[in-house]
Amino acid sequence: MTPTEIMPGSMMDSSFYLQPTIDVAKLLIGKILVKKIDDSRYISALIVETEAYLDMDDPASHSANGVSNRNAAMFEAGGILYVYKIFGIHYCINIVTEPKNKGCAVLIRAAMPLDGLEIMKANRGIDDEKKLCRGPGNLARAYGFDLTDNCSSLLSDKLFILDNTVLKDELIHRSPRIGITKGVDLHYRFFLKGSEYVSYNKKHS
DNA sequence: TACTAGATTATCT
DNA sequence: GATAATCTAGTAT
Repeated sequence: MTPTEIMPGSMMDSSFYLQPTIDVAKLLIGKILVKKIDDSRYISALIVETEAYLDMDDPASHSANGVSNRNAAMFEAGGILYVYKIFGIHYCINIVTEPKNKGCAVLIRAAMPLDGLEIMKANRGIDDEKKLCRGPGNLARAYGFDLTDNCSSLLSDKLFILDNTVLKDELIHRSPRIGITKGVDLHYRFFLKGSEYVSYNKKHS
């Protein structure tokens, strides 16, 4: 099964992204992020780890202090990409959710590569499949995302999310978010239990 | 296996 | 001028 074979009718539409952010973060586990490179090549990977960042009431969210140049994409209507650079080195990929002016997004933290392995390996400079998209910075590099992809639509034929199978609830676990200093008591991280492709795999979670 | 340090820059105060 | 939703390599255990 490749994305091009299951593409018809299974691409997520705008209503999916307008749902509550935490719901979207959970529903994204098991879905496939597809980026088209050219007419015959594309990158795809099964999402195994996400984090929800909510509106002004979430102290860890970039939107906590209102609109700025950096986070403007978060305040657009759901269904676009919010890309930012962290520590001057890595890019992080978010999917904007909920209606316009809410300021919510879901961080894509890790995925299991399905197609375009050669492209990802070249982008990352490594060969280990399990590490290609493990961690938000690595995932962005494997896909070749950068600041020019900020605000890109997920409803285009070049970039979209495919529905896959519905995962059983017990396979999706949640935990505190990683790498933040505020809002650590909120369990807004979702991941596929036992997956070798999830970041922070210190034995188990 | 576990912890620490260093890289490096856009963005916001 | 300080900070940051990270990653990797290196050293210690």
